Amino acid sequence: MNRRSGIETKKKIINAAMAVFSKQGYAKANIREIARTAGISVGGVYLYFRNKEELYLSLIKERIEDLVRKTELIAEPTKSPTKALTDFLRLHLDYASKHREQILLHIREHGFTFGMETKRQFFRSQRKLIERILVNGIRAGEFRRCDTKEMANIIMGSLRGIIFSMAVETDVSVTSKGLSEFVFKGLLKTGKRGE
Amino acid sequence: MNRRSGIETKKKIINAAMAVFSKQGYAKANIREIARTAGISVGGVYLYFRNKEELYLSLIKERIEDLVRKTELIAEPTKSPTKALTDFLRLHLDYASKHREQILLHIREHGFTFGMETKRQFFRSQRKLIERILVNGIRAGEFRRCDTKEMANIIMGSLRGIIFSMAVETDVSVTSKGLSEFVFKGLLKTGKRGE
Amino acid sequence: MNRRSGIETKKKIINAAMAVFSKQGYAKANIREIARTAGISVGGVYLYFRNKEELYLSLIKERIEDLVRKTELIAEPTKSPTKALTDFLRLHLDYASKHREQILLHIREHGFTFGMETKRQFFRSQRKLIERILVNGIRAGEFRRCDTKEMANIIMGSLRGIIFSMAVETDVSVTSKGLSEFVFKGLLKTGKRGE
Amino acid sequence: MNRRSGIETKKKIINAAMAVFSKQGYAKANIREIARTAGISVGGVYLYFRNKEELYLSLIKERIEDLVRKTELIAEPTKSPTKALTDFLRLHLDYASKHREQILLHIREHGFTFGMETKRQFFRSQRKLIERILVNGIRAGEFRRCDTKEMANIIMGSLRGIIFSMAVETDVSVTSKGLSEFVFKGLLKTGKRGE
DNA sequence: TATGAATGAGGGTTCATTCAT
DNA sequence: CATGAATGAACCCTCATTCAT
Repeated sequence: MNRRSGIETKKKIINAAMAVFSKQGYAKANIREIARTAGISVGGVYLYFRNKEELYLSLIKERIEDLVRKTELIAEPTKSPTKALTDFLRLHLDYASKHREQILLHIREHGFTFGMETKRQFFRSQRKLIERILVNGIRAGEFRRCDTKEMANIIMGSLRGIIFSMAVETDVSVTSKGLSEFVFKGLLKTGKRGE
Repeated sequence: MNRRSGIETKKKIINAAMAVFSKQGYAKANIREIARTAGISVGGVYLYFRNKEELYLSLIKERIEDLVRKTELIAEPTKSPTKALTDFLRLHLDYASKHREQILLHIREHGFTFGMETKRQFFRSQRKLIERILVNGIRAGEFRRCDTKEMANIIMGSLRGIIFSMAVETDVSVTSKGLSEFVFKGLLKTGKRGE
Repeated sequence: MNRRSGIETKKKIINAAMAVFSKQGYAKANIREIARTAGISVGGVYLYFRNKEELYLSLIKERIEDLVRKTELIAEPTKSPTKALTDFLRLHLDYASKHREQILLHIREHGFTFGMETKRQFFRSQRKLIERILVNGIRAGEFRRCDTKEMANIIMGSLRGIIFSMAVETDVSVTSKGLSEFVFKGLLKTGKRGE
Repeated sequence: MNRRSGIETKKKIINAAMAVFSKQGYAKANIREIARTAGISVGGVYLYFRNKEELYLSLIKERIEDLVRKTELIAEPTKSPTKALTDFLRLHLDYASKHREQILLHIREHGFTFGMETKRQFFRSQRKLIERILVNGIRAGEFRRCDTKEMANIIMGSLRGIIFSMAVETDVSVTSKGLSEFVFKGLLKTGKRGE
């Protein structure tokens, strides 16, 4: 077989692994089933990945790197901070709904299995990105003054939890418009605000 | 060896199980280690729990029921909705910081292993509770008009994600005051609000 | 408790053990169930029997010795051989129907677990007893000439198998009259016999 | 590693299992020993049999079906009943001496473990077959009148018990000639028969 | 005597990984 | 490159036996 088929086989394995890992979790997932799902032999998996752990890590990394690249385009300085944050939220929600499996796997093993550092860095980078937008927004007079570090934690946490809920529970749905409105305006009626 | 010591042994097992499950997840956790951590023999575990699954479920249920009881006291009709929601958020954050292990375990296996229904119901009940507060708040003129169902999803999701982040990552901290302020007022400066 | 109650406890254990062993076989039977059936504690069993094996052996021996004693009364020289053999067959069939559990246990573990020698000796003694009757019968002109050792094997084997069948299968029944007639006269019509 | 060697491995397992099961009985037999006896690894056994029970059942069925096929050829209507029964007895005795292990296993777990129905049916079919021969024999005037159902029980039981004795005890031997003579003529001298 | 909690060796089974083909 | 039979460590669970009370 030529190189082309090799790459395709590897892709088949990755897709199968994503399906199986996200359904069963890392520990319970088994190579036999991944191989069967991919339509190849057990030994075949080991031609492309040294072991189960490496296969798992490659999934995690590949998708995360893709998402990171996309988010980095969002926070460009020329954009209005409100627009940047809106785009950021929408990007994440869209990505999540497009890659539900990935989200499930992600959440499921977060911080537990290996690959911890990769994931930790991802969230750190996202929080930093939000913080940058917040700082810009306050400086520009768009956002109210606040502890930007804590607020970044809150916003990233909220996003994460909402995505989590939507992935795990089928009866939860949140639109990016609804979320943005909440993030910007909060719950209170304008008149009630003392500030 | 008398009944007294039996109860104590059971407690030791529960504590050990909580530690091991939350660190390793259900599938990777192993009874030998739980027994060793509890300072008893393997067989001893099976005197108190029929099997691994039952041990796991008993952990989940016990704590959830405790928390549910506490949240139900919060939404009493006589309270102002703003106060009720503030209390609700604080209760969850406090609970989470007091029971980090429990949170980890909870999140980790959410919706994946058995005990799904128990957890699902828990979140459903919490969302309903928030929605009730929101409806009251809008009727009382305290909160702005919104899709209460979606907003409940957002708030519960946010809370969940923030607790998640704090449990998983050590460098994330959110105060209940900061969170309340965000939830009520959002990001925007008052003057900027068109409404 | 006094000696009396000790003896009664021991009897309760033996009865319980007989029930459990015969239902489950030696290996699968478990002491917990025997204790529960006997209405005492696990530790209690060990006050009367050193271990599972000893408990099992005592069952085997007790009943076998009882039966051996009874069969020895049957072959007294003054009896006609035909009568002696008839009585012998009836005694065994009666005993078997009265102690079905014992038979099941007996068969089940025959020659496999320990206690082999006890059982082997029992069957050897029974075969010898039959052979003695046969020799007497031939000498007395009642039985036809034959290889008495082989014939004893055949008769003892037949008896054993019939008892076996009746114990194991519920739809097999053999009367001692029917069996005797078969043993004495065989299948062929008289007229057909060349001898 | 090719299909050929797979079949051979399966055979090795079957032989090993037969040896171990018949020596130790189902409950006490252990897969590790079966694997060792077969010269393969523990996991290897599970490539060919789903579990211990299936392995056991496959042993039981395979041999029984073979024997049933052979006995069915014996009772053909054209044969004289005396000849048919003689052949039937010889077939069983020959088979037993050729497959002592199988007999031991067979007897040992008869009616206790699973596979009960298979075995029960086997004996029922054999009794029916004998009864058919008996009916023919009486109709043909070769056999004396008797309760054919009971007589079939007796003959099948006798055969079973004799085979049992020979398998279990080493000092018991019965020739098929001796057994036939006993079955046809019984013990009594011709002259003594009143009939 | 009697209890029953505790022990730990051992059994059935799974599955990541290897390797001869 | 590809296969899949084979391996064996490790898992969950059971149960005969002990011993503090």
